[in-house]
Amino acid sequence: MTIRLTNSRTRRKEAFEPIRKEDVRVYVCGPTVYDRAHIGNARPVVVFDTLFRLLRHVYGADAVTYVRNFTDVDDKINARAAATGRPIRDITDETIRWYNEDMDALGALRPTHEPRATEYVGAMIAMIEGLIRGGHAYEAAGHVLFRVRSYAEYGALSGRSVDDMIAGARVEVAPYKEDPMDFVLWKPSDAGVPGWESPWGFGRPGWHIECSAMSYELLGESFDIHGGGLDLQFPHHENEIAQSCCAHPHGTFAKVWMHNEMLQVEGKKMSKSLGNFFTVRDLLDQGYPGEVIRMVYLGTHYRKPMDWTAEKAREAAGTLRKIAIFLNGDPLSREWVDLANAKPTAEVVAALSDDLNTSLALTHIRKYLKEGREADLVGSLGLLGFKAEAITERFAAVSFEAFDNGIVKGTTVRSLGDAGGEVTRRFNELGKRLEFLRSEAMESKNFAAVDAMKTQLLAAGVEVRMSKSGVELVPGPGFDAAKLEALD
RNA sequence: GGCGGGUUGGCGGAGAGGUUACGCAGCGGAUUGCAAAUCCGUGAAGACCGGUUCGAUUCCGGUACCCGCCUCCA
Repeated sequence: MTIRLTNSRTRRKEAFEPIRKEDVRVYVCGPTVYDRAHIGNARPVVVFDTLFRLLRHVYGADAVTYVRNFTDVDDKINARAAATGRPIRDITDETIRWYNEDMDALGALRPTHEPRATEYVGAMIAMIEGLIRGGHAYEAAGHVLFRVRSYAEYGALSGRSVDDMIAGARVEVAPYKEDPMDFVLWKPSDAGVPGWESPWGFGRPGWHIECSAMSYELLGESFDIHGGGLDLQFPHHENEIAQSCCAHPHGTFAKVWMHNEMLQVEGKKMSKSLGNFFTVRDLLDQGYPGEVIRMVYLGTHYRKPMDWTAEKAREAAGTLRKIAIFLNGDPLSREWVDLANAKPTAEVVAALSDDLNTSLALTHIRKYLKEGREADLVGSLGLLGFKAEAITERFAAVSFEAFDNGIVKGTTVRSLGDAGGEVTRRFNELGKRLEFLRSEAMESKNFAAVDAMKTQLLAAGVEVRMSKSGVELVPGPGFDAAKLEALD
């Protein structure tokens, strides 16, 4: 299976050939840790998690190294500390913990390494010294600046020329810069702002150098894939390339560059001022399971702008519910399959291998569901980052069934997942009562009591299904156990 | 001002130069105390203008519109 990926550097879809197939190396720019990750932050996490899973599938779990950094030195963090009076380390530690919790909920595997920038300041200083020695950087007014004109390829990734950008006149002008495009590698720190001793005095690194230093330390001067959001393409990635290639001229830095498109909310750019800004935690707290969020993300190809809408979340939840109900179906009614060893199908692997066509992969998933191909479904869901057990627990907590086939009368209670014994007991009780009322109504032709109870159950988010052979209660998307308890 | 991306049926969203995408919604039917669920069936598309071609929604060019980046941003 050949993996094909769109390489931002060449703007083409290319066959992916790792430098060493027993050691595939990926670097993705991670978050600046000063606040909860918003849903835009989560898109690259899910996109590159899917890539990580695909690479592990193709090359072997031990053959892939995935590095995603935490930027824990940044002026936004300093500002947050100043505003709250909290120590920086408290803020960054807490934010990292939150980040991992939230991304875990989305089914993202932890990267192989999650380096913190502050642990690599020494490596950054060493790299900057090398750049100065090579004539690619200079010290001025306590700052160290990268000399953009010293790197002829500058702008190649994002398709810009230095001259055009200066003409655009949207660059920070500073008197100490040789050229307006030059960017900061090191800057001085006052007291009260984090800093480290360096050959240029007490200071802190500029933003871009950390990724160059950490990717070099953990992956070497040449590695396979570098990813991130499209907004990072310029200037961040452009500057990374300039720094790394000038500091390590024998390396190629990243062979393939991948950028995910941005995320919108209900057709608009997500922003605090529009009131459509929310974090992953907000969605989880609102009752959107992580699986739903993940499925919404995977429904749009990573190189297209993605719109988060409530409607998409509703559809994804519906699909996951159907999967849960199917997987919880009567095991006696179908062939036994070895789910523990279920493997993704070739066509799902092929879809992902074609530049991560997750949308097509989900189409295949729906087909397996429709055709009842349990092993293919479970195996393929696994490659996409969905655990079958998690889906069944989340989407089909409890159901009750009573039946009367004319010969035998009885009840069946199915407890699915770990919804708790109390809810199960309650379902059993309510289901039996409904079945009783219904059988009476069938005689008397007066359905008032049945309808009243049904209305209450529906209000509690319970789907009521009545067929000739019985009734079934299934908790729906808006299931509310508290309302169920209040029901009499 | 510079750079990049997009425009597919009511909505979301893919593939393929000629053969059904798929899902949701709709419509018709089966089923149903009513309904839900389920099953069966079904209509509906490719912004606009040119070009290449026997044939393009799919390739090329242009126009329009939309979006993003260029400033912290994923």
